[in-house]
Amino acid sequence: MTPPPPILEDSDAEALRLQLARVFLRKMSTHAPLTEAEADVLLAMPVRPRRIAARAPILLEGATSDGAYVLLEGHAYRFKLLADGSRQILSFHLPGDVIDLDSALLGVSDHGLAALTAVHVAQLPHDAILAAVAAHRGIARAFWRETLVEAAIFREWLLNLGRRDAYARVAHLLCEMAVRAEAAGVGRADRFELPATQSELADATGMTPVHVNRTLQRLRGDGLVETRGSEVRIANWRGLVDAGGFDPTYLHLNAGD
Amino acid sequence: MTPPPPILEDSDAEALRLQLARVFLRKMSTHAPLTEAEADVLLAMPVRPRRIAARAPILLEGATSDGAYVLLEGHAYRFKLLADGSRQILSFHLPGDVIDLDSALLGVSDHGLAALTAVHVAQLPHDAILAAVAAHRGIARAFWRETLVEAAIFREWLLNLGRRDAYARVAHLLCEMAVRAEAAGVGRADRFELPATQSELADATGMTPVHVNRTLQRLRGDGLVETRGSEVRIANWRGLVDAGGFDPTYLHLNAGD
DNA sequence: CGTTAACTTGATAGCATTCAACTAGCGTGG
DNA sequence: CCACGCTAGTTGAATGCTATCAAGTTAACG
Repeated sequence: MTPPPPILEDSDAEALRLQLARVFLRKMSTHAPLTEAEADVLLAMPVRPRRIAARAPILLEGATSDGAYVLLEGHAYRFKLLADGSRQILSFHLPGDVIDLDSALLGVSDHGLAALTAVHVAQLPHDAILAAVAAHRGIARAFWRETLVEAAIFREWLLNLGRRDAYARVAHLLCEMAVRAEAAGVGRADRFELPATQSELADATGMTPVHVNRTLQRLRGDGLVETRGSEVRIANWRGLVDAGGFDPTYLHLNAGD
Repeated sequence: MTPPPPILEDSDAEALRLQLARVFLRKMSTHAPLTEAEADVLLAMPVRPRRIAARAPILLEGATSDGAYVLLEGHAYRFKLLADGSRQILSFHLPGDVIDLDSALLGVSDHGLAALTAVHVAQLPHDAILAAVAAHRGIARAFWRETLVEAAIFREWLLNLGRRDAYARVAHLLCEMAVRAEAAGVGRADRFELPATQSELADATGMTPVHVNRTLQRLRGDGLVETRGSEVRIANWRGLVDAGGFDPTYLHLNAGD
């Protein structure tokens, strides 16, 4: 069934474990208090590391996989395609996110997964996930809560696409990515990397690239944000929050709420 | 902590248990094979029954609750509001759906919950859910998978709102509700109840009531659907599927995929 | 320094919204 | 029993936000 994990130099294996601890354990701990034994179980999982080039697919819609991906480095996104070729980006992902957890219980993937930048992922075999979940309630809670928070983010995006205009949509997306970047430890709320092209931002916000461009110009002109390459600097947090109607409750960043 | 369940006549309690078995157990069993012991645990949960009038709120955004609701009879929906009063409906719910599962691990609700018709729900206390999940892996899988499928539906709705035009959006929604009604055992794929006003359909599809009206007229004119009151009859399933670009994979109705 | 992708700009077109009436259905009460 | 009043549904005209089309500009990179 599961192909054996590739052979790693001891030093590589050690580096991978450290990265898992720093990125993955950190994220899981925000969901549920983990006992030391549970943390050890997570770190001892037989992960398969994999590097993917920027813009390359990680998993295609309709495919099955035998493991879920933990994003260790880089940015990734999930998407769906329409028959006419148009694309909807469903979510952006930062280090620590478990991206393909659906596949653990759902079989055929109903969406695609791709790298935004060069990406380093670790694949957790489904059987290892299910075994860990069955044996440890803290791990079960953490995975379940990861799914619940993800669903909450989808709900907020539904509101964004369904009821906010272009200006608010882009502002809201920037607010979310700012807060999540800081929470993931890969940036600050007022200065972070968002390595998405305007086309990709368009596919995330249900707009066209041209209109994303004009909208960003307005946001810059209004003194709310500045961009330099893929770096976003938020010049007026309060103004951006107002513009986007942003309320971070739905991110459920505190284990309690 | 948890207020005691209201006193029930034995016959009422018995009726409630039967309904739970028919509706809730049925749904949970589609997610994971449950042992007899697990089924018993689910049915023995200390549920609080509650009846809500049509259009009445069940749970408001920002509220906390001490239990999740299983929908036993009637239709419900979840929604978010914007400061300007506009509303986005996030999902429609049919009997068997566990509607407020988020609250079990997330604390403050990030969205509202309301009845579409007169509704009969059973509230499962969070501590009972968490205890059952911790003790029984089949139950844990079933709840987790319910959340995963729900997230998959949100993703499809994102595609709907972000990348489909009005005609396809409405067609897609009707396809989804047809398939789900049949799966829930409350209708057939070609004839089912959708007790939503055109305003509510508009809030679900990110449109205005006026445009929903015109779009439904086109769908009727094209011979795809007929409506009589809140009953939807699908006159040309194939045509509606094409119009909406509907592919039921994302509903994950088969435990395997 | 040529080539390509990303970004920017302007003009035009169109889908959906907004505004404003009007009709139909239905429960309630005089 | 029918008028009343409310809600849902329908229709028409005008506006507007966003898409589309088409070029031009900048930036990244080998």
